[in-house]
Amino acid sequence: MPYAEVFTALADPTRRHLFEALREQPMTVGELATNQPVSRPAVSQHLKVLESANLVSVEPQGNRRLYSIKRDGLDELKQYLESF
Amino acid sequence: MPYAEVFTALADPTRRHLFEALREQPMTVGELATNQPVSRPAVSQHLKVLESANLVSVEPQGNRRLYSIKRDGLDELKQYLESF
DNA sequence: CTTCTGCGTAAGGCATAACTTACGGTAAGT
DNA sequence: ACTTACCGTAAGTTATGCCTTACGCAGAAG
Repeated sequence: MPYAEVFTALADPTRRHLFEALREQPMTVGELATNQPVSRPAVSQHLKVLESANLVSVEPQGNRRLYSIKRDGLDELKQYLESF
Repeated sequence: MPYAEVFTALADPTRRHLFEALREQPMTVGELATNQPVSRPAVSQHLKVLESANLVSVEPQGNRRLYSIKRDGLDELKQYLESF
């Protein structure tokens, strides 16, 4: 049941904010952290959860890590909703 | 943001099981509790969360309370997913 | 009227999740 | 080469969520 991780990932408000921020454009961890009321390590931890839920993907660019939205997680969620 | 409550509601495995059980047919609290590894009060508390997320509805029938699936919560969730 | 059934709520314990600060490692800049 | 920037991870604290038992109330049953 992959959708389980998607639910728990998006159940947290901070993670939803991060996820929605990436809807605009891919961003680095630092950029994501500046618009959040939590520390940068906290953002890193949240991104890890989002990544394991197939909601975001990372692309290392030299020093930075560029995060972007990944559709797989949402697709799994949609598929689950279709069963109702 | 009504979808927020939907996420937190369906993030819990027990609540998902209850919700999926109601997919078959409307059931009372006692009936729902017999198929769950948790106590009946726990089921009541979970149903309360599901109800405030617009995922289930209740219809008191004399002594009992018959719970059934309510589509509103899922619709709000689907609508949220459409924004991506 | 008394008893039993079905259910919600309160209170408290306990596990987990989310946050912080501190640290280390790699790439970029000077 | 040294310093700075960017980020992940570890360790510890605090908050939150889920569970239990205990209790009380309304309707059904006798």
